[in-house]
Amino acid sequence: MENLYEQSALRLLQAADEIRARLAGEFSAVHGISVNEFFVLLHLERATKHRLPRVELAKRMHISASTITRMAAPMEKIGLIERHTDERDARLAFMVITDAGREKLSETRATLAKQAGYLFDERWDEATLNQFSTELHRLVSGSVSNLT
Amino acid sequence: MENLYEQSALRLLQAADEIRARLAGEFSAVHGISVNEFFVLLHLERATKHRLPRVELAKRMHISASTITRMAAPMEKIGLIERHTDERDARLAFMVITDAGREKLSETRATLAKQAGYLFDERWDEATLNQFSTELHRLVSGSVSNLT
DNA sequence: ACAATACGCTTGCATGTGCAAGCGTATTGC
DNA sequence: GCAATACGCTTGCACATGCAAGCGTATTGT
Repeated sequence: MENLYEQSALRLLQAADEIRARLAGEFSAVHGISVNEFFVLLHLERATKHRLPRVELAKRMHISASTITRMAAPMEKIGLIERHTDERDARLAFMVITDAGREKLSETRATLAKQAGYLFDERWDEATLNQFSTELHRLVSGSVSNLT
Repeated sequence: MENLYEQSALRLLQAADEIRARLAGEFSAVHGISVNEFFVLLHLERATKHRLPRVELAKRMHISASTITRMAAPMEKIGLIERHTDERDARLAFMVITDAGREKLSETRATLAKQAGYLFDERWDEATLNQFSTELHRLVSGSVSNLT
């Protein structure tokens, strides 16, 4: 591997794949939601007034607006989110996280923390992890998808 | 964000999403292949004898065997890989990278290095990137998917 | 004011993917 | 040696996703 940029990018993609695969299994088995549904809840909770227009959420998640539309239906059905309209602009269909959605999010985040713990704790000490997190933050801080 | 494990995992996933989205666009536009096809070529080139059984490749890429089967057909059609059989075990269908596949891989890796350069160079100095890469290596080193 | 444009959302279609079943080939156990 | 089992691959089905077109609503330009 001759190029440090290439090497780092590949390792980053692989590490993320590993984590995502683990989480997909755990989230599905334990909480009955997908990783993307988890991210929907997370984005909504952190948004102003705990709500976002569909298009804005799509941008933050790097997915298309049609996917958001299609994800919203079942999540509304099981009560994790609600659909609100805007008084000023009838085009907007806000997605709002419900109390049940917050509860689900909280449980799922605990699973995430546990799984991440397994992965990180046995490999890095706290100082390393702190630095790693800070470095990652520089990568995502300018992004619309930044959650942290 | 109260949990450092959670925070790091989220940032890692987001950073990977960003990079993958960029690469998907570039790879498709410039080289006419998907990110997953790129990874197929990469795994094959690094494998012993530049070939792998479908099941083994599936494991390394965290995707199902059926997906491998379906990705193989068009890649054979455009000559990036070939299908070889095993003399000893007729069940095995090796995927082998061709010279054309190596050429495509080489061009695509250059694009990867360039894109990763844009991302990393303006944010980190070389020492930081080196450390980051080393830390990531600890995360993926035990994994079947490890390429680096 | 009103036509033209832009925007947000949804839907039809095409594609990518996983799961489970099926098929053919090796390996194991008796 | 042969039946039972395991393994590798493919295929049918279901589901997720992106793109482009369409619909209704706001905004802009004249």
